[in-house]
Amino acid sequence: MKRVTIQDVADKAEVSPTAVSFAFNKPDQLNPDTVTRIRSVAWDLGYVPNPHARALISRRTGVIGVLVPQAIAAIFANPFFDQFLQGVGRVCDKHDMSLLTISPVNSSLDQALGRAPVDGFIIVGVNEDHTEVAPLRKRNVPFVIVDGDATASSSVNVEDASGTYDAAAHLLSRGHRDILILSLPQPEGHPEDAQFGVRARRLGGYTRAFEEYGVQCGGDCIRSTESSIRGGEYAFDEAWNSGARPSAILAMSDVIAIGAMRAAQRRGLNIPNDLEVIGFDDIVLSSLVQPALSTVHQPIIEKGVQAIQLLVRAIDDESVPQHIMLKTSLISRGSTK
Amino acid sequence: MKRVTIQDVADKAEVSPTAVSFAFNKPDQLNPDTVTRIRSVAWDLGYVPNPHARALISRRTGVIGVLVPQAIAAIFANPFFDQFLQGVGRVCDKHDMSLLTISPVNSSLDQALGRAPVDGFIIVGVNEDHTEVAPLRKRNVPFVIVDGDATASSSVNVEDASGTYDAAAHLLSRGHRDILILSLPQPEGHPEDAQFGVRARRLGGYTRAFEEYGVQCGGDCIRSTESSIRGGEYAFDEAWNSGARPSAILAMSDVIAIGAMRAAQRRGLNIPNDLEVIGFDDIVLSSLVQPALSTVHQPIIEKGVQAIQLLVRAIDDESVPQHIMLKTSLISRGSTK
DNA sequence: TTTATTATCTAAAGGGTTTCAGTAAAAGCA
DNA sequence: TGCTTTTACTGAAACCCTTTAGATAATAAA
Repeated sequence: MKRVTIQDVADKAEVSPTAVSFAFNKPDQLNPDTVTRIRSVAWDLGYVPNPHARALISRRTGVIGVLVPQAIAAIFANPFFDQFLQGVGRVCDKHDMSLLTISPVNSSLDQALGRAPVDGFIIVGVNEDHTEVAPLRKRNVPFVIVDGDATASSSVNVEDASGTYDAAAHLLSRGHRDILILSLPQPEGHPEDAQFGVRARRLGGYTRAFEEYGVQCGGDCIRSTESSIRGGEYAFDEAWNSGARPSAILAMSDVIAIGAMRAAQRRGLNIPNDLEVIGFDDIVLSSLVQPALSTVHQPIIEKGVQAIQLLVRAIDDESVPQHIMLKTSLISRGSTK
Repeated sequence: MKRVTIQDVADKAEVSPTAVSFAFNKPDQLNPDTVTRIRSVAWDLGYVPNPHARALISRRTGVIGVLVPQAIAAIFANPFFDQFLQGVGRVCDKHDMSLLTISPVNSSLDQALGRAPVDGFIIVGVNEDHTEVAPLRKRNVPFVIVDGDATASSSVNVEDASGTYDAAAHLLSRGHRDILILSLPQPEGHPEDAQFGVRARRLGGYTRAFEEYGVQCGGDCIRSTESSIRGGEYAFDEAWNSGARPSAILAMSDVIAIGAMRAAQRRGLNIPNDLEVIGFDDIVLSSLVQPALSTVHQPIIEKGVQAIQLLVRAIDDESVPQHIMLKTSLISRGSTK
């Protein structure tokens, strides 16, 4: 059982392969009758152009790659990414493109980027000058950086630092002095990212507020954990078990915050009376939990939309890199007083 | 700015293109020194094999296509699919494959399937004999049907009918006689699917229970709506506005159920005292809402895992089609008494 | 010394499509 | 009638890689 090729159609329709190609792609180059004949033969034979061959020459696949430095399963388990992809998907739908989720977990980032049959990448949470992203520019694959630093390529970011500053200031101004910070995990293996990236920027906002209010925060008050409900639960339990009795929590993501709330509630704490909690992201879930989570809103869907619009533009013409910065804002709900 | 090809590397390393290929793919065919030399030249030049050319000849891309008859944005907005993709992703991660989300919304299903550069498809919610799926078998692309009827190809399904039967029977046995059924939307445009597919099977379970309990249910008690929280809210409001005052709701998906609960609560109804609700799916969200949603559990992640395992097997060898049927079970939570 | 074997490398043949330059015939024009 | 233009179609090259079947030289075996 062999695949039907353009040659098979050409033979049966008694024309050249070129004519078959024209029949589909440039019908005005051919006699209308011939076009119909070729098309009908193609249909009978069940011919569909080989996407690889087509991509090889036309240099277009209609596929956008989204690369996140996490396992694929973890990506879809993360409400933030589900919403981000929703934004990306919206524009994909409009342009009739598909969306490839790529993970560099097993193979190296480099390999993952090289093997992917895509027209361009959206790279989330990795900086432009990352050792394995840089080679991308050597080839001719356009990409957009999201939640990471970039100058030579386009990027989309949100005001992480001012968002977290607002959150911390909100708690500090109302007298909280014993605040537990639940942080995103340290980007491992790439020390160059440690002082940049989302984690560092958000941390910067917290610490600036702490400094302004003259509040000391040794390493003790910061705990890094996986960005998931489980991660939040775990981190709170760990802190509690080692004697921490915070009056408030600042979490770098909503899922962490929700996990921490759960763990706290399980220990009989009342939120917000015994413990106030502020997250970051404003995922859909945050307004559905009990109590609803106060959080730093970032326009997640918009982030996705902007990223892919930038990318589509970069694919079409070779436009200048743009850097988009989206606003964040503190939203008060039930988890704060 | 041209892309670096295998020829460029060959020239610079003063070997044949074949040698370059061997250096990466079959290093034992070459002198170890040569391998290192070629690799280092390749690295300097920033060479990465063209994925399209590679796919064209090796007939492998390392990409799995997931096709759902919805817009991509809608897929990611649907917690069921997020969880399903999580299952699929788990196995993708293990095999170092990527996951392509394809939507037939603009182009035809046929076109979407034809253009996708994948090794195989997971097709959700469309039957094998669908007019535009059938051609797939003419080509040599393996696929697995999920939530749809199939005989010649592998499939993964859950016991939809017995699940919904249990749910309906649970309510009927406890005296409910005025039950509103909130259904998934009719698959449009393809009348052949109307009497099969998930919707029909789940409906079959409900109606069998209704018949057994001798309860009449005209078309009035069934409302079809989009599977989303909004869809559920809308459907409940519509029913209410046209005079319906059900004592219980059976929803074909959790998001619909959650939407209906919200709309009911907004009208001052107490759940479960004034209105009992049972959903279908058991998404993560269902145990987090207030009250927690009673529902028919289906193993969503497992569904994804099974589907891709079947597909991987079909890609590797040409194994016989298998049909997997997973169990469902009724879970009682706060939305029923 | 001759033959068989191994190590190392290469030429050439695809893989399926599109594009470019061109040909032959038909049509238009004077 | 002779010339140019248009129409309808084709051949060959290009896209870039992998693979198979050898070629060559060096080594081992007879």
